[in-house]
Amino acid sequence: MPELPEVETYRRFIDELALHVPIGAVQVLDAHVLTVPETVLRTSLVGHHFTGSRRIGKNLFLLLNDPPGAALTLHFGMTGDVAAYRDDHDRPRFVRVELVLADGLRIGFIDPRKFGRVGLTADITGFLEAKKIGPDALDDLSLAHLTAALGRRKNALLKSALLDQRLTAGLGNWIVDEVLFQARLHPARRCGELTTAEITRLHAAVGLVLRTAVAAEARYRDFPVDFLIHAREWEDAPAGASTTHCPRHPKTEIQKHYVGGRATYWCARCQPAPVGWVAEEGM
DNA sequence: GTCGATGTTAGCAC
DNA sequence: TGTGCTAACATCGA
Repeated sequence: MPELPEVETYRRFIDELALHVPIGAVQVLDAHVLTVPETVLRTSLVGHHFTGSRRIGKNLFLLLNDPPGAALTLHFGMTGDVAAYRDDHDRPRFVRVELVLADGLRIGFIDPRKFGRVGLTADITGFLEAKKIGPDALDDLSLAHLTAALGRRKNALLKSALLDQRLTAGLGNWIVDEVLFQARLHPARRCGELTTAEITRLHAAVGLVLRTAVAAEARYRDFPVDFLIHAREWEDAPAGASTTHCPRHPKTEIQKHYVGGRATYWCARCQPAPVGWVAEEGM
């Protein structure tokens, strides 16, 4: 479930285990996830070590000691994960790339559906520019930027704009729904018609949701009971949370429709629909 | 066998 | 140029 909070959690996990430990070997179990040739990956990593890490949106960079500025790049796609283990027989299913550290610990890049990517960059700034990645939603999203960016996308659906990594990086499908619920804004609002007060609410909600999720290390079951996430399918809700009803309106069922082509959940009372909006059939 | 899925990107229509 | 929509990617698991 790798959106920003998961990637931040992976970053901290890898930081604790792998920084400054020489890399002894690289095992590629499925080259499909690589964006560089396997031989290049191996020669760039073996005998080197990581000196630090950075996360921008859903992209994770593990900085190499040499050459300066170079980094291993990780993107976790839809199903990526990280694990640490010591032996072949402890290797989880779906490990695609494995780093064997000099102390014997192995770091596995897990990805059942292989939408994730492992690569290298000589220059993180250039990498971000090439991919047009916007400011990080947790660390670097100012109200001024959000206001200007939404103003520029005046006809776009609010949900679609927030999912666009060029506008701000790190928000994924469930987080956008949660942010919109907390900000009490309908996902099909048009960006250009938001008021200053609404954008201010939205900005605060982005911070609230991301800080909460990172503090809980992205474990959904630990999120506050008044979070919409408990109404999504991966049920594991804390006691008192309703699966299908609004946390603030126990009698109101959560809506589920496609908005901008993505499964979207919201409360029709908290998040009033824009004039003229009609749900399409089928959910 | 069918369906949907947390992400990204390309191509097409308006 | 901006935007929405769809398909594709590869695969799992319900």
